[in-house]
Amino acid sequence: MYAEVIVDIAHSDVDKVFDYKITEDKITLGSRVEIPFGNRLAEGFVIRTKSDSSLPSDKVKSIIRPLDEFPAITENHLKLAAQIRDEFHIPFALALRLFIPAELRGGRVKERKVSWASLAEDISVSEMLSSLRKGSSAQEEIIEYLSHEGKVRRAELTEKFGNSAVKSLQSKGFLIVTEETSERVPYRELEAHANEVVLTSEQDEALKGIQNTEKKVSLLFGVTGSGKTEVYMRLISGVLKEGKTAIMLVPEIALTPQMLSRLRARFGSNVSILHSGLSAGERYDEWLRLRRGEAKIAIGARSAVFAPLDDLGLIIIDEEHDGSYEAETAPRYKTIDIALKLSELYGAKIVLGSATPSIDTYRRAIDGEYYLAKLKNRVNGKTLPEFIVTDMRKEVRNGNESIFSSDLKEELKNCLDAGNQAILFLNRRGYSSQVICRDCGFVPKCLNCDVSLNYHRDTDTLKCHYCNAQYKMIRACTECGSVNLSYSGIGTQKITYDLQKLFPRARILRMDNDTTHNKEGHFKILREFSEKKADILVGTQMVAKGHDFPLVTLVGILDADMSLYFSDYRSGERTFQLITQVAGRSGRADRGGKVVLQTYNPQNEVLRYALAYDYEGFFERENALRRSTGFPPYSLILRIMVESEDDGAAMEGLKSVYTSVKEIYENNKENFLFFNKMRSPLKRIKNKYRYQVLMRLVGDYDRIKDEIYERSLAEKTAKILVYIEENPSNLS
DNA sequence: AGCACGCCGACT
DNA sequence: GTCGGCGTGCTC
Repeated sequence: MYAEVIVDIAHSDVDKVFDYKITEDKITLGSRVEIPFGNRLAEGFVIRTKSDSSLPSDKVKSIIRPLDEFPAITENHLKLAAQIRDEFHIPFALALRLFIPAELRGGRVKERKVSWASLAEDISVSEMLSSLRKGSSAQEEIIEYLSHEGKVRRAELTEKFGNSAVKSLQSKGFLIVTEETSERVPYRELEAHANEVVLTSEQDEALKGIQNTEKKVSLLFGVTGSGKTEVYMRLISGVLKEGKTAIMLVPEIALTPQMLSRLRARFGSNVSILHSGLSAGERYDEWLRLRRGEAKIAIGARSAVFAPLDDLGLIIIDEEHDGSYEAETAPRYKTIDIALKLSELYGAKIVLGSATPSIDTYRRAIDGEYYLAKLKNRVNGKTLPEFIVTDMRKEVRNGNESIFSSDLKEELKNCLDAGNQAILFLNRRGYSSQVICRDCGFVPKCLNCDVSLNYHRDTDTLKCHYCNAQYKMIRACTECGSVNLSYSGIGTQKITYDLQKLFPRARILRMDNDTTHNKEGHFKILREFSEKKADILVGTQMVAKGHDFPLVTLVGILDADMSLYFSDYRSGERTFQLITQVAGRSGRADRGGKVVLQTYNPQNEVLRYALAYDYEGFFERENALRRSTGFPPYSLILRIMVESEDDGAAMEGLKSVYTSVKEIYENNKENFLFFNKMRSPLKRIKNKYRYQVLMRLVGDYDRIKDEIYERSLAEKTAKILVYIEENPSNLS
């Protein structure tokens, strides 16, 4: 017998089928195998078995051994991987990797080793440089680079300067390579607490409706606090009874302890949690339990849609509007599309849940493509929190220059006096954002990314949010020497600082990307807050999502307008969602709830719909707007990115991509609403210059889209990176 | 991805 | 001539 093997190397040169002889019966479809490849060993996936090979038999080598006790990838998942390969134009190996935990590759589960490179210390840099042959430019550059950088990842050097040069230096003894293990993150067990719940009639109706509909996809549209989770759990129970399995997806951030413990309580060890916060070993174990059929429910963020489950009966996507369901790196899949393909393969039902569905989803629901189930009331008849709108322009006129309006201060005081908790929401991070010179207007920018740097008070440094570079804080303007520097903008740190001065005895927790750098940070902060170890939680987007804190009676939205000013066609949708979600954190128990919304623009239509909890009204407005302006879902935005470390090469690349795609445009003008090439708004990120071809497609564009993919990706070279984004969530 | 192979330019 | 750097092509 022969096996068709995909070598587990994500490179287009080896992205083809290699035939090997099968030596053991255990090796079948979906097995991972060790194979001789060239003059070394490699890992590969068996994607087909056959009785003979078209190659001369002396060319065909034998598989050395199977790598696992069982085929790592199921037959259906092999099919799905092939679809993903075709759709996203990525090497097959990369598509297959989606279905197995990283721990499985490159040997057994063990500590991850990273190779670091630094210059030898017993030889001086000048000695090294002078002993090199002339013209060894790459090696010279490496020595220069390392003499500044010290220790860097070996992979970084080969990427920048090529493997030959690195190896040469290594063999000369100029370059010292050491291996270090990267540490594991321990995982803490959650206590499971059960709660017997009787369904409200609304919940019951939604449940039965979803179970009985013939439609593949249902939208569970329920206001915050309306008990969607309970409906999900009943749906899961239902498919388990049929002997099928279920996947439940939650936004990255909303893997809250509460939800996990509820599911644990209901389903016990039948639940498997796929979460990046688990240690490598634990993640592997959880995956294995699913693969062996010991657990039938997979819960996790986006990537859990690839859980190794057979007989899939249900896929739940909670908070379906959330941005984390779109992958940011290749393959840039949208989770719903993967779910639809799985549904095709298994006949599984898909349930989307949200209080603020995306415009696209809701349109499909009212068009009848999706089944629509509504939960209009909070469970136990609790009312939605009351909004208090403060006009910040008036506050400034009345001499209040602080971040907090007088309304907010008063409500905070009342809330704390009553022994309740409050959440303050802000749409930024850091102590303050840009530093600007008041005399000459100079703004410090990142040397790699061409974006303004952000000041961080705790470390007294300037940081780039795109590449994480750190710079020393400047005391005087680099351009004109003036010390009249202004820190514009506010961040959570500044708010926490000012808040503490206002309420010296309040215990304040801060949650943003800075305080929660390690993955367990979210859990820890949320747990502390829910155990009432703090009175006020200050944070960015991540405090808005899905959490259930019964003691919170006040939510302050400090800069409600902020997200309206992004130059993005979805900014209205985002703002509506954010306000509704964050307001929904208030008044979840019997204590009532209030929301103070601070804005410079109280007349804004989007805000007014959000204040009235009028999703349908907002949808009508937004939908009409999208239709008349020709934005998604009434068009498809394609953005072809062309990137290179060499600006000239990037420009050349852009030109060839543009000329190539322009032919398609010329022949199908009626399908294009917009077509142009330009520099990207962020013209340099991580030392790569970035250009783009931007277009909007309408009508019957499937064939045109494929053609655009083909023609533009053909321009990819070693120096020039080309990739395509569909309806990108930001255009920076 | 990683390795051999072969061309080319610099040095003895 | 010969040695090493660096681009190219191949792996069942």
